[in-house]
Amino acid sequence: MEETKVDLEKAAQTLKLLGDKTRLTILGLVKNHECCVCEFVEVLQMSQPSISQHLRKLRDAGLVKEQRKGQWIFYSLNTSHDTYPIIQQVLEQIPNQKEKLKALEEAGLRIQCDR
Amino acid sequence: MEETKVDLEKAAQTLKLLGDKTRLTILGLVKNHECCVCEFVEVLQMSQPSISQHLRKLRDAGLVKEQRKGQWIFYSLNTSHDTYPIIQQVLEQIPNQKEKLKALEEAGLRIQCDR
DNA sequence: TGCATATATAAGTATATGCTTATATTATGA
DNA sequence: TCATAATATAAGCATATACTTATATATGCA
Repeated sequence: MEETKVDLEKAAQTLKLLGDKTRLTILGLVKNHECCVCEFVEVLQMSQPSISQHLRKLRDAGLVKEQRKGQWIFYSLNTSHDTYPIIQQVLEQIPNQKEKLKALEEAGLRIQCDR
Repeated sequence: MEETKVDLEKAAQTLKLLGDKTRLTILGLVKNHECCVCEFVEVLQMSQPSISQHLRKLRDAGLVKEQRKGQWIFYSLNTSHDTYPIIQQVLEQIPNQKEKLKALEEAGLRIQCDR
């Protein structure tokens, strides 16, 4: 009668990664569509190495997948991760980050990498 | 048409606190009923100061409420916290911690403070 | 009043975290 | 094949975190 639960230790590990404004925003962005590193840099206004390091943590934990497309590397949410149900629920409770990308585009600010 | 969302910064702050095995277990315990410090010590098998310090973080952030009852101080979930929706969702995804308390009792292991 | 119990706080310490700057890697295109 | 763009990695550093041990505070009871 119980739905499947996420192991508490794994849950804590994932929540620790979600417990950072930068990473939470990144996940909010890839919730909708895959993004390349330069987009995160642009939206979050942070240095490229800093973004890369956050992405590495998320990837090492398996929360996001990466896929190279030529010059760019695109990140997307790994929906088959054990703790995905938690991530999904959390992301539903925070404001949609898609707006941030849209706002950028509408302001005519070109995203560094030409997509 | 949007449900109320939790501010991303506040969400991250709460998730950081949830991102620790000890604190996540504590919240899982107080989800059902209020608990006193000695119960956490017993269930988690950690030192009393360590537990107290975790509880202080949770209380400072407003995630739990404390209520003194004579010699004991009982902690309970603060269901009116801004980020409560997140906590609630997360706790639904992890195994019920109530079992741990039950197991203790059934094993005949007395909880330190007499309730 | 004085001792025991429950809890909090303080100080110290080892490790983790998140940035920075500098440099390496990989792919594109002239 | 060389320059440039996109990204990753490394090293260094300041700050945060989660314990430990020692001590303080508050309540209950003889």
